[in-house]
Amino acid sequence: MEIDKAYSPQEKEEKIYTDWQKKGLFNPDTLNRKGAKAFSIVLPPPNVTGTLHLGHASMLAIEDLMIRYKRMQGFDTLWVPGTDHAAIATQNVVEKKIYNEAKKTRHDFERDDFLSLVADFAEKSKETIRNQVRKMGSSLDWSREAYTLDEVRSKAVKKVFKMMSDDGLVYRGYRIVNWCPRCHTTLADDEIVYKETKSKLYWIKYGPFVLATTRPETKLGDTAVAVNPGDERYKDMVGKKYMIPGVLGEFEITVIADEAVDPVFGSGAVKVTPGHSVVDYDMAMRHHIKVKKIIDEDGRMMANCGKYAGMTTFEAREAIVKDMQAMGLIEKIDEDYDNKLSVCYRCKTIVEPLPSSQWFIDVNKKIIKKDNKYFKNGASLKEVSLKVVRDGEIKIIPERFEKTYFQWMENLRPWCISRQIWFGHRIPVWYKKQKSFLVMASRHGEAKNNHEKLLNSDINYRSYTLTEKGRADIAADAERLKREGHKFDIIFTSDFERTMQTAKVFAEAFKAEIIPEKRLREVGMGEFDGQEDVPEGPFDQLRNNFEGWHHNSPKGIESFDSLKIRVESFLNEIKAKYPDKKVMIVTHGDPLRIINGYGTDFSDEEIFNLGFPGVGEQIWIDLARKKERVVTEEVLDSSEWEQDSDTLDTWFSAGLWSFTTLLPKDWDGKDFKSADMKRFHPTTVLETGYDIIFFWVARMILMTTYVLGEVPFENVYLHGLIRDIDGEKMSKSKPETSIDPLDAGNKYGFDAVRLSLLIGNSAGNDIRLYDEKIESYRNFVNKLWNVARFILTSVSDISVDTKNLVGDTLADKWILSRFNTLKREVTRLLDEYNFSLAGEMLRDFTWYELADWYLEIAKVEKNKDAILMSILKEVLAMWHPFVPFVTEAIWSNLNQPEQLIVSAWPETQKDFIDEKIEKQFEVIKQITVGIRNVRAEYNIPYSKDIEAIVAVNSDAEMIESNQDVVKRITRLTEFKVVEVAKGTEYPQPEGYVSGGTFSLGTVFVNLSGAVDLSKERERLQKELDSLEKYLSGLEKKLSNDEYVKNAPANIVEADKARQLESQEKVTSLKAQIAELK
RNA sequence: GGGUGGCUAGCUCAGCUGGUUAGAGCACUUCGUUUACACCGAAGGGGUCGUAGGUUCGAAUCCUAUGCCACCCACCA
Repeated sequence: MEIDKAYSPQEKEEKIYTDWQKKGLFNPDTLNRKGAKAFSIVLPPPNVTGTLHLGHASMLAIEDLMIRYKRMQGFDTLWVPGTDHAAIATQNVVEKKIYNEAKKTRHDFERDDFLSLVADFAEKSKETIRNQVRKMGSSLDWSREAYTLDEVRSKAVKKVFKMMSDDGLVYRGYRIVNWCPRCHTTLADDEIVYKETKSKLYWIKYGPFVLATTRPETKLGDTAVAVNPGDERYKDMVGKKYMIPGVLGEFEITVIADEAVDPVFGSGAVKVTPGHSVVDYDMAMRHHIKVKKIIDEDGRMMANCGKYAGMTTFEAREAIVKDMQAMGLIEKIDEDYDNKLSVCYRCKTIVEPLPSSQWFIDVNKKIIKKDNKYFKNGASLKEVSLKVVRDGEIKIIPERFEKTYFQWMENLRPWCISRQIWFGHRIPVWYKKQKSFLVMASRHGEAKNNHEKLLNSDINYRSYTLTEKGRADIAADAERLKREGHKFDIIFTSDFERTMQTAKVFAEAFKAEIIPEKRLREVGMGEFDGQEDVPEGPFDQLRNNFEGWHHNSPKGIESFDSLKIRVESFLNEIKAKYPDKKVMIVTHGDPLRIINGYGTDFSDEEIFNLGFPGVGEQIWIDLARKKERVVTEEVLDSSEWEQDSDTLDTWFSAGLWSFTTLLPKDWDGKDFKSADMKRFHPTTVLETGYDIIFFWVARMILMTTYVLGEVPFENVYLHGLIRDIDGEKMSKSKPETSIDPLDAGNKYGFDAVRLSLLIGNSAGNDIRLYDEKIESYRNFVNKLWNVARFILTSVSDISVDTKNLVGDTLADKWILSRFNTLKREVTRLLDEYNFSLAGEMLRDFTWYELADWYLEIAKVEKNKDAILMSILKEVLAMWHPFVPFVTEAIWSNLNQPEQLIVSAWPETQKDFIDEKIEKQFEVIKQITVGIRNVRAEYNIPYSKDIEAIVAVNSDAEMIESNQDVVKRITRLTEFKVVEVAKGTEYPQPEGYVSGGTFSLGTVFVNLSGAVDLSKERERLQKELDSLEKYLSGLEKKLSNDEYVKNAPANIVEADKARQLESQEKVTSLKAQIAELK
């Protein structure tokens, strides 16, 4: 048989892969193992942003190893390929590209035109990725390839969004979000990274306070000052309002007490900017403080910032600090303050928190889903996600990451899922188009009850007229409005006297019709009606306790819910009935809150926090901002409806990956059921990098348990990062240490790249990779090739029956024992996900036992065809999951009925495992090494024949029967075995030197007189010294009664045996040294 | 501030449910073209297992402190 001397991967790999794929061996349907136990993995889809890196290569190697192993074990095995559209990331890449190539931005294109550019780019990336993935040898079932943005996945996304919307889990809200001014979109909490920076800390004079801030420009959005509730210094100030001097004049703040404030830091007082700080926003919510937005989506100061409007936040900061200094408002400035800036994880731009209307998933809302085992009795997404891992339904490897997972999941906030980018799944929500319908709402003028500070809401009990001032103010307002050119046809007014009178003044000015409307009446004040109206009086206290007032009616006060229903029903009605009229509304304070919040995405509490205009003030509201909204999977008539322009966070679709990949190509979108789903879901293992445990793993668990009532996977195997030789992340800026898997594979073969990523790589730990490492595995692959080459060229019949093996010689029995131990151990290690150790054991066996010893012996002992062929076949099988190409290449020479990829995983034959045989072989090895030692020490080339004598006190026969082996390996002309009685020494023959003492005796090598006595003495003495040291340690240990008493018997026995053996060796060595004198 | 991982031979890493004289690869030294392989073979040098305590008959392995290095999380203005 002609076999190449060296293995050249470049010639073989591609052909082998194509052949596997052509025969459909990656496809479980071709293998037809339905009914067998399933083993499935879905490939973590690489982003279509470009090409693969070593992280991908590592992922592919590990997953392919698992899949091939299980396939060989007869499992119904599926590995699904796919790619991820990676919304922001991909859009960024394409934006950069069009900017570099044509200096254009996406806004120079129509949305659809831009999207088709991105789609083209994505298609090209996919093709590149596919080719790279194939090169790695990945046995993926390409017939099931998926893409997070293809038709099936789009249908699934819409369906899940609708489900969640129906369950009230997805909602639109006006909240503070993380905003990237560069990407022009929101970011999820975990899409933010922190950057250590030095910045200035400004100590500013702030009314009665002095406080520190890194962002003086946000002072324009301040609405409160917060202190710690336990802080005695500010105790009396809590709850009070103060006027604070600022660069745009005075403004009002409320002092609040909140645990979030650290009394020890700075002055213990914090300015609160709820519009532009997540922490401040939360505090504002807790204390019903107004949110004031002053920075827009471009990171510029808004129109409400006076002369600073239009500046970037940085420009504004400088300008404001300058102005504050001029006003004497800056106490001091600390330079070099350590600060952590939040930046966008994609583009590293500083993130600006700002309030914005977005879609969220409520992870804390308890829902009941009867058809879902996890939600049957009511649970939140968060609770279920925690439970399935706590209960062990999902096992994370390595286990320590479970802790990380719990910690993150427990602290999970509402998940913002809308993104203001174009590429991605467009949010399946449609809004009814409608004409703008601007109405003015006015509070009545000052009435007598206002003047006398009395509460009044019971029209039947008492009703108050306007004061003179009230009338005059309204008349002036009417004049002003007229001057400004406003017209009104109808005035709807609350039927209280003060509102009716106000309406009349307006009606006369505008010649408008008055329609009294009960639904616009003041909020019912219950038992407080008629009482004194003081700020923070009993009525205010009850109403301002929103939780208590929201749904309930304490002391007869009309609830917020009731107020909202009647006012909104009125607004809805006029919007429908009077679309062509100019409408004015005259009403009271609390109903104005509702009008203020009408059609916004504010929560009830936030609407309440909006407050209302003062007596005699007006607001303008476009009633069209409240739109009819449907969540639907359908495409609606675009003349009547328009779709939400936002897209979904890429992790929304990625979160569904474990099961959407198992839907058929022609899925009807009805329910999440399919043959594959039944057969392969939950998937067996999710293998991915620990860096995306939050982004992806957690989200898949959250989404899948909700949608299916199943976990997405039973096991999570997390691999580490691949680092360069210096332990740093590989990057394009360090090309000298950065390795491209393709280049490395083309140079050393992809088997070698795989091995370098598998051996030495344990779960959850980072590994370093560099050329020398890959090279050493290339060398191993070549060694394996040559092992096969030797066996194939030396056996007389490669088709020899390997079923019933019989070991004739000691070496045969030894290798069979070792090999079966190996099979047992490797199988166990692979089952325990310890791929690295399994690979190491395989390598050690292949190289240091099979090649170094057994094959050498096979050159002497003949008739080993069956054993050699059997071991070759099974060794190849065990290596196959690690190095599929070279093993299949060798296999093709073996005249086998089927490909190695689908052949059976070797069974361990325990009967062959024999410790006694292994011990005996150790003796032969020791004799051999002893003789080789002498050759090395005395520089005797192998071309020069020598003689040796072995003196033993037992097993002489065994040694004698192996003498041919020893003779050949060590090149002896003569090998004599002498048996001496135990306790007596064999006198060192003249002209011989000791090759070392071993467990049974001593080996002597004939130097034909050329013995260097002093050298020999030195060598023996050295051996004796170390041995005596060892022995004295042993003796000390054994003379310790505690040890003998406490240690397990077998341990003590073993030590005793060692002691005995060492004593014999010492005696023998001493005798030899004595002989030399 | 909380948490996790690492610290073992010159380098990269195994070993760590406590019990052979602590291993491998690379590098190094010496020798070698013995009919599979120089992408090879033989032999060898090299480590008080970060430090300090403790538990134990016995610790690289368990516990407690602690020092570096790396990473993750968190609302210190």
